[in-house]
Amino acid sequence: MASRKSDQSTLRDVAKAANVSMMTVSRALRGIEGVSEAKRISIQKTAKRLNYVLNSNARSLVSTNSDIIGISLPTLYNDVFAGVLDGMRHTFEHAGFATVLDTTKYNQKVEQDWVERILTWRPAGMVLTGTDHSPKLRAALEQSNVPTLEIWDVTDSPIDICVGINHRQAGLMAGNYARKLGYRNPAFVGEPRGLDKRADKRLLGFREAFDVPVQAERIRNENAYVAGFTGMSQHLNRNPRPDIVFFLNDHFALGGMMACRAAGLDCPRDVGLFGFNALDVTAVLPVQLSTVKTPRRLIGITGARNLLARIDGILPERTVSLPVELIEGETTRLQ
Amino acid sequence: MASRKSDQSTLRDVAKAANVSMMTVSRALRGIEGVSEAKRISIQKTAKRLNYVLNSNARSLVSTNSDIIGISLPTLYNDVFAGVLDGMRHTFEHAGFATVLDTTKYNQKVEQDWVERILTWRPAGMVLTGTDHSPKLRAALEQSNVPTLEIWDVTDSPIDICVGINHRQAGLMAGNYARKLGYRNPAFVGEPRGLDKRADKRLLGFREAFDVPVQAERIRNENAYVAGFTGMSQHLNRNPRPDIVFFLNDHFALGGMMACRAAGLDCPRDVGLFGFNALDVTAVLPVQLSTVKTPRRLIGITGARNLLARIDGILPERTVSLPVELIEGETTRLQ
DNA sequence: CTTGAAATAGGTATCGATAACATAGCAGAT
DNA sequence: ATCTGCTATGTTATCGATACCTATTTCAAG
Repeated sequence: MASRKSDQSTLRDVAKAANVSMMTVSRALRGIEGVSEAKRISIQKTAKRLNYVLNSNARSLVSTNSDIIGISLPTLYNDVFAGVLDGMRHTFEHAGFATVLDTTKYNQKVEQDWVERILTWRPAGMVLTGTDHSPKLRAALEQSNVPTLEIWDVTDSPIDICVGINHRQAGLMAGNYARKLGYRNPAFVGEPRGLDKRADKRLLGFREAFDVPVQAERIRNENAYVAGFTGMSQHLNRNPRPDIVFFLNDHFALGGMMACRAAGLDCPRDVGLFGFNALDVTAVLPVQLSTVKTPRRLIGITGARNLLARIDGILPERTVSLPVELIEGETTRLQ
Repeated sequence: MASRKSDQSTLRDVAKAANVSMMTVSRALRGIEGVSEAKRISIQKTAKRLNYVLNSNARSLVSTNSDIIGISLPTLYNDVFAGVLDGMRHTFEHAGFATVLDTTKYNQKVEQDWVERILTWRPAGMVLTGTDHSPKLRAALEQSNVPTLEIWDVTDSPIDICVGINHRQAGLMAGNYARKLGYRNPAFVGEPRGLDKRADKRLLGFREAFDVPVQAERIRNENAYVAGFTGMSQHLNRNPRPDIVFFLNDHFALGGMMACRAAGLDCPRDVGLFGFNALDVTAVLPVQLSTVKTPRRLIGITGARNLLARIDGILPERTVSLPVELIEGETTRLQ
């Protein structure tokens, strides 16, 4: 530990070794003009020889901002967010920004604490998932003046800007489709209300499509497949049995599909299933799952671009709502 | 932008407003002793009133280290790493450290660039996945003196410390089990060699168990389920058909299972399947998958603890190899 | 051979917080 | 009454890099 300080060389060390001023070294290494090419090369060599490593803390301190972008997601146990993240990071890294990630487990307090912490690093930007946040968080963020992007969901009054999909509408789309196919006894399987606000909105939309109530089974289980299985099993025990079940997402739907199988029911003959997201696994299922394909990477890329613009002082559209695609699979065909 | 500077208050502002010195404010806010309780409370109020937000850059600069820990994972499209990450973060956050995440997509150059970048932040610690890294990365890390943890795989010569499982042995365990069951025509489905070094090691171990060659299908596909499906289909076209197939992981195995189904083959009657990791989805499959359960969260927690100890100057065991558990499912029962 | 703009280089103050050291005040011991 | 030893607080130097300003040097144009 004691040794660390001594063998970490600084700009000053490089400057001395190269026989120039610190400013010249700084300029040379940053690739800023005002240094002759010969000198720049020689300085770069010296820096490498001394194993010079920039101290970003010092840089950020004096330039009063960093190239860090904080990203907060609810979970990583879901390819959806991996997809969104991929799209964003690709764009951010390309533009020279580093990303700092957090997962909130759908807990507002966790999210708030994390944001407050990141703000001490004076980040260049901030990304949050969804549009429901604690008031304190909103206040802290507005106060800080850090450009903020909300993704996945959309709202008319974002903290700053947002890019996502309209979940209510997506649910409505699924519901309308199901109703038109002739389904009359709809049901839903998801998590307890309030946990995943977006899923709640989808259910809301789904309900709008029907003039009969939509029975909802709400299961709490770390394992989404098991939750789907359990919820579906409950529905199957009911009388009358639902004829179409809308799931929180494809994980749940896959669990539900397996529950049907386990109960000896055929899908879609005995019951229709409808998922959400069009995840990878659906590509190999024996029966193609009806679902809603969400533009995850695109949300990430678009969001990142808009945030970058915002950081550069250009104010992009505050709210961008991207389209989703209905996948008419084989799990929703009334015979 | 210009406004930002003015409305961001500093320690000095708080000190002036509270009529004490900056040091007293610093101590009060950090909860360090040497400040009377009355004064501490009044200072905290003043700080809150002025919306004071600590500048971590300044703190880190003067204390020559940060409370950042960098974590590099290959991908997030795999619950395995989400699990490891969960365990680590839980432990790190608890100890007051913030984590910065990267995904390398199994690319050493990406990993190296990222590490070099993080090092400019003078992180308190570093976590890498696997034990194969570019020589430059190793050099940079050793030079930097930053405590480094390698997870998921183990080696006798870690950069600093490591916590993981022995993949060769896990593969051997699976192979031995299969051979004892009487399987004689083993095969493997995975990615192109070299992409996932741990998977390569597992195959190595699996092969050791047999005195006959193990045919390997290596598929490159973003979608692991599809890759498994494709690879399995290839094997099924071969003559003689393999009687047991070991997959890169459960995602692949699930794809393989579906390929069997699609080909009208029964599992395990016609062919045995063996996965890896015991992921969530296996809990709902109609036929329980034989697989190897890996202690993901435990790796994360143990690794994090050891790294924290290492940061505190205590040198824990350099190499910790955790046990895996063989799951004897229904996909490997010779009739 | 000037002249002056452009290119190149250096000097110094500064970002915001903390470590390290210094001091004031006060209780209890001698 | 003086000293010792706390606790509570203040002072100063410093971390490493960059912004901003100043000082050279270079070289084409007159």
